[in-house]
Amino acid sequence: MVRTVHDQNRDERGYHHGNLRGALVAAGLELARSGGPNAVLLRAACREAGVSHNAAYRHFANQEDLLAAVAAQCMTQLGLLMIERSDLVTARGAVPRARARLNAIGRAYIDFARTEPGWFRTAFSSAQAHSSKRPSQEESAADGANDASNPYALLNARLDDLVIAGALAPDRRIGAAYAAWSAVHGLSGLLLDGPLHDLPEPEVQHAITAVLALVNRGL
Amino acid sequence: MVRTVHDQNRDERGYHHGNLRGALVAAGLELARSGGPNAVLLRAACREAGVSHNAAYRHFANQEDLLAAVAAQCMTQLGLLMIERSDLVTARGAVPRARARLNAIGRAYIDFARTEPGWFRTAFSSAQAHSSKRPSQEESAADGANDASNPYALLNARLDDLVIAGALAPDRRIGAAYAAWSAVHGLSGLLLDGPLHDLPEPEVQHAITAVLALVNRGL
DNA sequence: TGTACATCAGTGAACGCGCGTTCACTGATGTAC
DNA sequence: TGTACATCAGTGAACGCGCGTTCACTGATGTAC
Repeated sequence: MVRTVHDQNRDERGYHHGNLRGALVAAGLELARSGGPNAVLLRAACREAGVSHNAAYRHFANQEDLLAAVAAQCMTQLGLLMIERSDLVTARGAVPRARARLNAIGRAYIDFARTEPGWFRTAFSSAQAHSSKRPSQEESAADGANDASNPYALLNARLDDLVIAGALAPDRRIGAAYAAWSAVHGLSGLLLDGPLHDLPEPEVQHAITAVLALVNRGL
Repeated sequence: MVRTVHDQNRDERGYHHGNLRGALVAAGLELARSGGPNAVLLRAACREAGVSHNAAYRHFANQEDLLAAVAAQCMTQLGLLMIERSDLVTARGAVPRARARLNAIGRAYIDFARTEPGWFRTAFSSAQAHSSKRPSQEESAADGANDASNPYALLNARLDDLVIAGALAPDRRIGAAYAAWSAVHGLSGLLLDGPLHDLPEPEVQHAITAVLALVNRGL
C-alpha cells in the first residue's frame, strides 16, 4: 500500500477532518489533473483524502455535485494563469499595451490547455455548464472571487481596454469576444483531442501564431 | 422488454449474422448519438445489435477499438454534411464562390455540432486522435473513401480554391487553415460544453456570424 | 454430386472489478443551563 | 466551572449494478477430395 500525505493527515486529525470539503475538492483536482473529468469519482476522492468512501455525502449531494465544484476550480486555475501572464506585459502606451495583454491571455489559454489537459477538459466538461444551482452564502463569496478570475470576464476586460484606447469600435466588442474566444478555444481543443494532436512542435507554434494573428487582424 | 428492430433481425438471420461488424458500428453510432463517446460500450452495442455480449470480440480487439471505428464514422458524418452544404452554393465567379463555399462548410461544421452533439463529441474523443494503428487492406479502402469526406481535407480544398482564385496568398494558406478551423471548432465547443451553452438563440446567431466574419476578414 | 473435415462466427456462463448510494452506527463537538 | 444533551461528521458493512474480458462450447459454412 502506498502511504499518502492524506493518510498521514488522518493519523493526526482524529475523527473529524476539519475541512473535508476542501480536501475533497483538492483530491478531485488531482484526479482531474491526471485523468480528466471521468476520473473525478466520489470513492477515489475519498480515498485520496484518507476518509471513508461515503464521507463525501456530508458535503456533496452526489458525484455530479463534486465534479461541478472541481470543474469550477479548474476554470479558476485557467483564469489565474491568464492573469499571471497578463501582468507580465510591459508594453507602454494604451493601445500596444492592450493588444499585448490580449495576446498574453490568449497564449496563456492555449498553454494551459497544453500543459494541463486534464484540468482544461474538466473545466469544460458539460456537467458544470448545465448546472443551474443557486449558490449558497459561502459559495456566493467564492463565486465573487471566482468572477475576477473568470476567463470570459478577463477576455472582456481586455477588450474593454481596447475600446477605451480607441482601438476597437464599441459595437463590435461583443462579437470580438465571441470570435477571439472561439479561435483560441478551438485551437486548444484541436491540439488536445483533435487531428492536430500529433503535430510536431514547430508546426504547433506556427498554428498558435496564426490563430493569434487572426484575432489581432480581426479586431 | 422492448423488442427492437435488431431482435427481429436476429430471428431471421439464424446463427450467423452476415455483417456483424457493420451492425456493431451502426449500433455504436446510435449510442454515440444520444450519449457521446462514454456511451459507446461493447455490451451495449452487442445488445443493440441483438447479439450475445461477447460476440464483438470476433470483430474488434476491445472497446477502444470499437470506439475508434465509431469515432471515424462520426467524423465522416461531419464531412458529409459539409460536402452537402458546400454543394448547395450557387454563387458565380471564382472568388465569391470560393468564399461562399468556405462559409458554407463553416456553418455546416457548427450546425453539425449543435444538432448532433453526441456525434461531434465522439468524433473528437481523444481515443481515436491517439490511435496509431496501421490500416488493414479493407480499412485502407475505407480510409480512401474517408479522405474525401475528411473535414480538414475539405477545409484545405476550399482554401486551395481561394489560392487559385488569387484571393489568398499561397504562403498564408496553411496558417489560414489552422486559424479558420480553430475559430469554427472553438465556437462549436463553447456552444456545446462551455459557458456559451445557455446563450439565447439570437445571441448564438450573432456569435456565429461574428466568428465567420472573423475568418473571412482574416484571410 | 456427395461426404469428411477444418475453419469460423456467435453462445452462455462465469470471473473480477469498481462504482454510486443507503443504512444504522459511533465518536467528537459545542451549547444550554 | 461543570455536566447533560443535541447536533454533527465520519465509519463500516452492505446493496445492486453494469462493465470488460475470458473460457470452453456449438452451430453454420465452405472446401478438398
